[in-house]
Amino acid sequence: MGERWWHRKFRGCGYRLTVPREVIFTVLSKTSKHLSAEEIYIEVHKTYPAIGLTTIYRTLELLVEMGFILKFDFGDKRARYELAEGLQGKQHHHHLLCTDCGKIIDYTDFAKEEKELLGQTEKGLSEKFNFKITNHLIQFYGLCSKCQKK
Amino acid sequence: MGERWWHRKFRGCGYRLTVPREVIFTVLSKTSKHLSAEEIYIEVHKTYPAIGLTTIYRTLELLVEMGFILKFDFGDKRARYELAEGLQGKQHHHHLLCTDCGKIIDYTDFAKEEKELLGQTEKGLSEKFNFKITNHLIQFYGLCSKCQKK
DNA sequence: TTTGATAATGATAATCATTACCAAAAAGGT
DNA sequence: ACCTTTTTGGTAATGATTATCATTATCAAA
Repeated sequence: MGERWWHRKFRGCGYRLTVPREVIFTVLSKTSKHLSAEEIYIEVHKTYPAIGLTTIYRTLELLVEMGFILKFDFGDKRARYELAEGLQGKQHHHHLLCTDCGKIIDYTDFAKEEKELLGQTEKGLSEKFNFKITNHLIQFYGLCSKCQKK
Repeated sequence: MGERWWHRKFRGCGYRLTVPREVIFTVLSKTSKHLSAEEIYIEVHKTYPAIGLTTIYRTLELLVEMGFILKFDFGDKRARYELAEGLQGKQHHHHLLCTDCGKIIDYTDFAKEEKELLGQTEKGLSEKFNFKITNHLIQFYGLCSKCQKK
């Protein structure tokens, strides 16, 4: 799949390809951080100063809707975004959050055990409450090594 | 433990007992819902019309800090609160959220499997990343039976 | 290539939950 | 009852996100 595979998907959904969208997508593709809308704005602004914050928000919403990126809430009052699984080799993972300094660690371990639990849980909950489960959220909170020493 | 056990704990921490605090705590004790600050405000207002929204927020923060209640974010832009585990027979549970109508279901099932996974995961993460894990969040999202039919 | 319908943009104002501020009122030890 | 300290509640401020709307850009068709 070439560099422009997402262009096709974009077009296929009837959306237009624009410079802002290109740049925003690129920024998210090249970082391993969990950027907020404002951080993305600042980053995009470097190569495309005409960008407006509104466009950032709108584009992020669009990218989420299309499944290119994921939106998270890590409890710091602003949404954060990262590339979806499958893109740029991103694997399914969860987050480990330091409640002191805000550090975020992605971890992909325990996938097997987790999958098992999720399978059981989703099945059980579906039956018991007649819920159709589409998604889940798992996060761990604690203190990173640096903050433990303080 | 009598009805006033928490009065002692309150006093013990150097906090004063006030009518607003009493009323707010009572509201949270008597509901099984996941109320937002504003909903609590409205409820408290019925029996104590002089209440101020600021006091609601302050008291909730205090109750969270003291461990009487838990604060949650269910993705609807406002914090929601519920009585902590152990109070009024509340058990440790997680939430099942309907992404369509916002319905929230508490479930206590799968505690064993979950506990196992959490134990393993927390241990593994602690070792690998030298993180001291203090808390976790697990939520499932999906469609409730009513919303599936639409 | 130019055109034209339509979608996208960006500056600005509006929202809305939550906080900060501060003077007035309440709590609780004396 | 008094006095010191905490608590309260009205109001304004904050800060992320959304709505509005005139201007601009995209792209299929001529």
